[in-house]
Amino acid sequence: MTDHTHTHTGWAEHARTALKDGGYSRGGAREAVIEFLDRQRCAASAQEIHQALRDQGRSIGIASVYRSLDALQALALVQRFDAGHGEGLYEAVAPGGEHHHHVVCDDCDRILPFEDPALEKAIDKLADRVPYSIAGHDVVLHGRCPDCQKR
Amino acid sequence: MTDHTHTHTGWAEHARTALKDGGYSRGGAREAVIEFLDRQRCAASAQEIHQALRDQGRSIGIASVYRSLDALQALALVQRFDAGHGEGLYEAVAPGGEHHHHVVCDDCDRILPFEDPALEKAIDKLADRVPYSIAGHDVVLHGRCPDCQKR
DNA sequence: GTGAATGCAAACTCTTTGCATGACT
DNA sequence: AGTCATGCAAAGAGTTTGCATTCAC
Repeated sequence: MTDHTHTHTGWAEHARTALKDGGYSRGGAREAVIEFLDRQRCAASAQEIHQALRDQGRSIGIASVYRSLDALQALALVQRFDAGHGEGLYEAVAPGGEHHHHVVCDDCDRILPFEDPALEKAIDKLADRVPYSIAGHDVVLHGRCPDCQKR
Repeated sequence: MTDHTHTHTGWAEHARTALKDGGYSRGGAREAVIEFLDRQRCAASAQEIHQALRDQGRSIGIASVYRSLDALQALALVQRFDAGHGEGLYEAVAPGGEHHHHVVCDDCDRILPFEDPALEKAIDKLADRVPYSIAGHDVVLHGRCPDCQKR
């Protein structure tokens, strides 16, 4: 088995299939959002996605970006989280379920992803002890990035 | 030593002192926000605080609520985090630094706080391995609360 | 041809800012 | 008295909704 852990190889196909199975029909805007997210390493805001697609020459409405993200989120194909500046961030969820978390710089808002098995394990154990049925989780570390520390 | 772990006993005083030391002068709105947060078990949004204070008869501007929260946050007396619905949530930070995290119901937005030493330990270790200097962290678990599971 | 997806614009919500008034020291 | 906090109103930013049009099947 090849190592797909850190790429989205196959995610776009996975997403298209899941959408079809979910009763959605295809459209240009949603396809563009899927392709964007598939290329994207880490999280992006709806506004960023919108801007990137427009820069790319496609005239897409911001509403379609939000609606596409909503659909993808409803099928657990993307995960939404918040890093503290008022906008939601979205990123593709690997078919296998592997995921990472984020460190965000309080000064410049730069985001760095990280993985940590020990953290995942602690959260999994925790999930059993809580009265809610847990569907997911986010961990956000706040601090200052190397560049901002120099100032 | 008495167990103050789960109460804010003394937080209001602590906050007033820290503000004074920080060069802030006192005012009615900020005092009202402090008293509200001191009574509050868990997180509240600025809008909720504003509404509660108005219901209580005080005519306070929403801007003052935000400004009070900003001041308290600047002195690390309150912590702001985000649970996924577009509004920021604020809660008092115990003088000792103990803190908890949150499980949020994706259906009804109900929030439940929890503590978990193992989780804290995992995050502390992690903080050393990351190139940012870490100032804090949030963990949010998503799922469905007992009530919403019944439907 | 039918129903879903899209783009645009307007509406909404949360948050911030400007400014004149009022309160604290 | 002088400074800082406050309230209100207006401005900004992100997100959602209504509706006519276009596109997928």
